[in-house]
Amino acid sequence: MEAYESEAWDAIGDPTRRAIMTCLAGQELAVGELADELPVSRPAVSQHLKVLKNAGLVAERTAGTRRIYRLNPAGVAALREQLETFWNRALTGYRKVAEDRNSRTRNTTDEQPKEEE
Amino acid sequence: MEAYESEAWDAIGDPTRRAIMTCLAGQELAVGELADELPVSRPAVSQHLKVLKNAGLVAERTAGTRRIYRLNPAGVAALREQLETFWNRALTGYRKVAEDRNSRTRNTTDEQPKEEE
DNA sequence: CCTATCCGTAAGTATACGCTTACCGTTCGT
DNA sequence: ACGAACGGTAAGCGTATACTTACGGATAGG
Repeated sequence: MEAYESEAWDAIGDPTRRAIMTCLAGQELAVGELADELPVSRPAVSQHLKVLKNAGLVAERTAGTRRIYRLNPAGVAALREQLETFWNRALTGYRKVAEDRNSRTRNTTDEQPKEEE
Repeated sequence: MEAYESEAWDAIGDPTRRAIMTCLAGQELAVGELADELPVSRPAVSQHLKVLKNAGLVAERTAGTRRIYRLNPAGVAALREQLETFWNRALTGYRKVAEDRNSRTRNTTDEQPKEEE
């Protein structure tokens, strides 16, 4: 999270927007189709798509009256790279902590990782 | 975003929490130290740390009156894996779209990826 | 031209959320 | 025992946000 004020990270902080991205990961979809798959109104989907588009995570094309949305791979790749950078940095920091803790008493709570799924 | 209702993804949707994680990626820190580095009050930091802890992204140990927080590598790794899975899936979907579009007329808007940093 | 479909956007609303100050329990040093 | 430092939590507050309905422009078919 180097760019911790990043629009894209803000964007995926919302569960409905993550759901939209999950739908689009499978295939491109029109707004109405997305709305059919989600428990929110179509205008809500439009608003979310606008956020995602502004964050560079999705792109659109028009087909008649329809707007077809798809993921923007570059945007998703950027997220991935940022998380990777962060992860590498965290590993370095973690090793440092482990070394420090080899030489002193500690009182540790909540050591167990909490699984996300 | 397979687990799109995931607490951890919700958690990092907030810029202050991302900032906290960035600080902790460098080294473990006490609450007060974190508060010194961020433009929010110490109780605000506590509240954010609680969210991060419940999401499995940080862990704590006590040292006297101090609570020292650090990143939880397992939690961060889980995010990374989920994003990786999502990315692979998106790539598959993207290839499918590219194939579909080779055989039909399209009208594309906003094709350019928007850089995050 | 008329009608239907699609979808962006405006406006409104409820509420979640991120912030603050205040309080109080815990720990430690004197 | 007392005071200082630390930090969790309660309570309050302002506002951003995610939702809704309504409106209207664009497109396409008859």
